[in-house]
Amino acid sequence: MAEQNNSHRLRMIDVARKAGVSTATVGRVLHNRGYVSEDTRERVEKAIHESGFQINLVAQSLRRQRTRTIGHILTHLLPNPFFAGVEVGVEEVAVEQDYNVMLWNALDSAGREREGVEAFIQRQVEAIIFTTPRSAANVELALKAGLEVVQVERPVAVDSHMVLVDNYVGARAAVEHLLELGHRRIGYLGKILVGSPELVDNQRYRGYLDGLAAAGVAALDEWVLLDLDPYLIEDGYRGLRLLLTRDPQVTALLVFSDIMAAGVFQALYDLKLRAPEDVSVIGFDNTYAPYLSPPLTTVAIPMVEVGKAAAQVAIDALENRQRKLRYYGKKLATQLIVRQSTAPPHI
Amino acid sequence: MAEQNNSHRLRMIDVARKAGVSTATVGRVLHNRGYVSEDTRERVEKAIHESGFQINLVAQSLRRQRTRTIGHILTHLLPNPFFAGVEVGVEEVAVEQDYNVMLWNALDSAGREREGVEAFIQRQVEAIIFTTPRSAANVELALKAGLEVVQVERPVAVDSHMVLVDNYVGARAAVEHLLELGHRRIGYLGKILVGSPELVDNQRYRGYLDGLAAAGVAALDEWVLLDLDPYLIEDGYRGLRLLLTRDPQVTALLVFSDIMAAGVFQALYDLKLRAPEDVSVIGFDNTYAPYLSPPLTTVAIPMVEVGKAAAQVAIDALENRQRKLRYYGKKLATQLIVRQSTAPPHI
DNA sequence: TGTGTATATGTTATCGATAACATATAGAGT
DNA sequence: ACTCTATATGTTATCGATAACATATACACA
Repeated sequence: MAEQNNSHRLRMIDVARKAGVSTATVGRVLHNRGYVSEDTRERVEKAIHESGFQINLVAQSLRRQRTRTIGHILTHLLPNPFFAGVEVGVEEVAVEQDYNVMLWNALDSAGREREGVEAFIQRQVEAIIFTTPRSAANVELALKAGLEVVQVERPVAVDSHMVLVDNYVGARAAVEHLLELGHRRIGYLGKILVGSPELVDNQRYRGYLDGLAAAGVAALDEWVLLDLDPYLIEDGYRGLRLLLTRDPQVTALLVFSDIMAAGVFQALYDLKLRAPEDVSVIGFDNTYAPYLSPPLTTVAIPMVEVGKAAAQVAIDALENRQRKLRYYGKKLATQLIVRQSTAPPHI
Repeated sequence: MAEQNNSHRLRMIDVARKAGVSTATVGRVLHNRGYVSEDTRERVEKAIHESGFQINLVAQSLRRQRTRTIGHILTHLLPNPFFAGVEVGVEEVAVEQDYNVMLWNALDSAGREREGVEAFIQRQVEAIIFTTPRSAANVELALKAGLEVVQVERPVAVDSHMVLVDNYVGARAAVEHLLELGHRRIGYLGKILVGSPELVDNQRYRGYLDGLAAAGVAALDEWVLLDLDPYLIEDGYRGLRLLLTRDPQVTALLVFSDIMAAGVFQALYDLKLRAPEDVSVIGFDNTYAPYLSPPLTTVAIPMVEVGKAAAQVAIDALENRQRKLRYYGKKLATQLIVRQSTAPPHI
């Protein structure tokens, strides 16, 4: 009932006039700082509530030189739910602390990523979270603009905060689980990248190799496929069929992602084979795993926690800017979630 | 090499001084409007590029009274990929037209949704897209603030733009597909809500009923479960098992969502039954469908298109504000995607 | 020569909130 | 009575970009 005129939004000065005070006093009431008499405070609060006043954060941002806005640049919200998970975490922590989040899908393109960085700089975001960055130059562009930068999962530049995931340990845990069940002929479907062994892809593969080696099991070349697109279901499908022609005796499989594992399941389904009776399968990510048949044992990446950590790192850095802290680094643990796609080998 | 001082961001006036002109001239170059001599234009452009100047859109927004920002309030990015799909579409169209998107997860809570609306009003977003709105009061709050409002899929208030999906036709198409294959005993797993028959949930059920009726097939009560949580995999699992105890002769199933269908598949897997050999299954959404075993026949909701349409509706309204248009309404078609979970009944 | 117009550029008030500063009063302490 | 301080409130320059306005020159055409 109170207001009717949509087009005209109230300003602080309107509230001030209504309450018969100055904008400074309204500000003092709003931010609960400085001296305000009880009587005045009540009048101002009444004016605020009655008029439905909402402060203009654009003006506030300009004046305070703080937007309390975080930019989140991510590869693509579809189809891998990992990014949605991270975004949920980022937003939860940000909102808790009165920040808002702007989103940018980089669509796996460095050019598009760069546009995102520039848009965010122009919008005066205070920090950019890259999940995951694609080009070091883009990360550096953000740093040069004086923003706090957090690289998630797959850092491409050196000088920024980072939130990483312990993929190596996760992959090893998966292999160890299979070994404990009695498997010896364990395959691997995935990809390796040339370059740093620190890259996620390579870490998972190393975990697989080291896990086998530690148990004194040699990994045969024919058990391993390393040239697949790790987030394409078709490659999981093709991968399994290829692997079985190379060595039909493989009893278990570590697959780079849940998406690929879904492809593996489809291939098994076509072949009228069953997991875990005919072959045990472990995925990675815990995105599609709960929805597959059978529910897939997988190495869970704590997506939401990753997002929360990234936002908290960014905010911590922002709240302590004068201290000029070194870059934060954080590595989160993965967790093996045993469901129904793994069992002892059938002999 | 150019700049070194991170903490000090360049303003238009710095560029202006560097080029030996006024800010007005820099503005003219930047926005390519008004008269600028070729000579001056080049000097200014040089100054802009050399200094890496990025315009401050916070200041611009305040002055122009236009933020070119759209707020997107969605239920929850996880676990239903529908919301991520819509967001991708919203963002694509927005960015194309120089808007940016702020995201807010309402977490299925009306209170949280309201906080989102208020935060967005304070941030001076120009439009809010609700995917999907939860409380009419919140939608009205946004309208009262003079924002353009688009309700997606599940409108709760009357006076705003809407982007809907033709669930009824989709469900009917699914049933017709099953009938054509020769099925007569067709089950339904889902939920109905008291209230408007326009609600998504009820539309799908009505499509099922009408599809059967049009073919002269009576829907038996024991084929239908209507009290399940339509986005819980467990309810799909329970639903299938319950249905088979009620009538083991059911040969096909229309399931409210892909998530539920995933649960149905898990139940079948446990029972060592196969789709489509033992029972044909159709899902809804086309989110998890491509990843299940077998790939699930489903009624696709064009999520990305929905998001694009919503953003375009919002922007069209913003660009034509003086015309005071009536509210836009748009209904997008679903599409039956036939994969491998449907086949003629085995008799 | 004078007037008009296209071109080129500069000056300034403004968007809304706020921090710094200024002002004013009441009461405490000497 | 006088100074000091706590309390209470108002005034104003500022954040950076911009639109409206002002100014200035060059040239065309009468």
